[in-house]
Amino acid sequence: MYRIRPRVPMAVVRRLPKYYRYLGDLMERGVGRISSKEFGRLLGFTASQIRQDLNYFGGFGQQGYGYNVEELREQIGKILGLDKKYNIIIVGAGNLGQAIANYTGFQESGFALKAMFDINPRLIGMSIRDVRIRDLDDIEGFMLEERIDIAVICTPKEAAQGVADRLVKAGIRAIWNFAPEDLEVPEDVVVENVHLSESLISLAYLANERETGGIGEEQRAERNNARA
Amino acid sequence: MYRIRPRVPMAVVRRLPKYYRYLGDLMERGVGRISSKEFGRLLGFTASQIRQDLNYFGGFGQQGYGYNVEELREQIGKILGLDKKYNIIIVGAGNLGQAIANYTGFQESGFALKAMFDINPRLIGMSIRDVRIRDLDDIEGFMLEERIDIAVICTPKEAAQGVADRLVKAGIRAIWNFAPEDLEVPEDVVVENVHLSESLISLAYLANERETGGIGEEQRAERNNARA
DNA sequence: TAGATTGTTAATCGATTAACAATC
DNA sequence: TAGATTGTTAATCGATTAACAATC
Repeated sequence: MYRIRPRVPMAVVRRLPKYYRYLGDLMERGVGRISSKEFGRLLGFTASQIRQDLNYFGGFGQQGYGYNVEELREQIGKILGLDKKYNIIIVGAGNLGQAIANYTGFQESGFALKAMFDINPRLIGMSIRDVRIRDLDDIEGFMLEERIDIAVICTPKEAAQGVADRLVKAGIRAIWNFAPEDLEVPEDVVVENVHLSESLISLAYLANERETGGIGEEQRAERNNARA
Repeated sequence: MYRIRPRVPMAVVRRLPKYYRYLGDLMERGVGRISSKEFGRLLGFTASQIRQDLNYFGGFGQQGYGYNVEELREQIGKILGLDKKYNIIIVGAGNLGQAIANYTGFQESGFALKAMFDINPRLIGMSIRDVRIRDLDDIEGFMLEERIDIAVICTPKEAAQGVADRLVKAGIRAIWNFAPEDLEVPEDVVVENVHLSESLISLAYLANERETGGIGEEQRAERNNARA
């Protein structure tokens, strides 16, 4: 009764979609069952970690047998909410917004694009895969008519927070943010950031680190001595 | 001499670009100096964490004063390798590849797009922002002529590993991968994955968790009892 | 100088890995 | 049954936070 709810660690949440994807691959390859050991080898995780992760949600395996691939996939799908349908809109119909709109993979996973919004008159009225680009000013009205679960922000940095504010006011609960800006939203609204330039910059760093051996003990010692 | 090189934790590497971005914002706003406490409030981190992170690379602050914004930004830029120029190519000139090619933010940070590659004859020969889309079969020749630091993979899932293999053979050291596939590469090649659908699925999960209160103790207990 | 704030060590917290009894 | 593999508890590892002497 008074036990504390075991919040699922973010690290686990991040791994679940990967489990789901690999289980899909296994199914396609006709693999019917898999042990945590094999699955771990495939994913590059320890068997322990996989069992531990799954254990947050319950026991899906069978001693001496392992996991039924199809069943585990379905269960993880349910946990992730992939048994539901999501209506999404894209705000900002520039290159990135259009690229996301054109990506059909999401639709297949249950994410249905309902509309796009922009302020550019040259874009408004166009359609991408039968989805109309509308005037941003119509967004509040649109959201009254349609239940929208997720809004994707693909605007320039400067416009992002303003758009977020309007979305929040219109009742959005989840934002997928591609603008290089950290959005301020009420705590009951979830924001998932895709900060592409931060990702690219990390990559550059890691590539340099690999090449130069990183800031090794020598350089570090030198730097520290310089201060001493 | 025999001390072990203090590898910079990945968590720190991920935060550095954010520091860099915020310091840029502060500069634009004309802020000359900042304490770890203020900076932490801005970023949503603890002051301790910021000081600890910076300490992996040396001491950039001054007791009683804090950090000089411009100087710290420059130092972090250097650590990240943003004082260097990077030549990049994009493989896969579909919607996503084109969107990335059109994004000018990278160019400004020192990432210069040198070429794009595709197998689609309708795309080959086109140009995006003066960068030609070439036949994928010319990629090896091209990489002999130009020093390419980073390759961006925007192909469909099925083509990604094959492209990665060719890039590796041609001497690439860093891959920015947008295909929903985990690439196998030699360990001296760095891969940064941007798995968009995993990101979207996590968002859906988090939104559901927020709404339903997640898998709470009640459901969990029930599930466990069901097995008992 | 006195106050502020760093750099850095120690304490805490959380996540990963190991171990193993339970059991299919 | 014997072997395999789970679910789960305990041990380890790493990352974050707290504390504080050093010092600008």
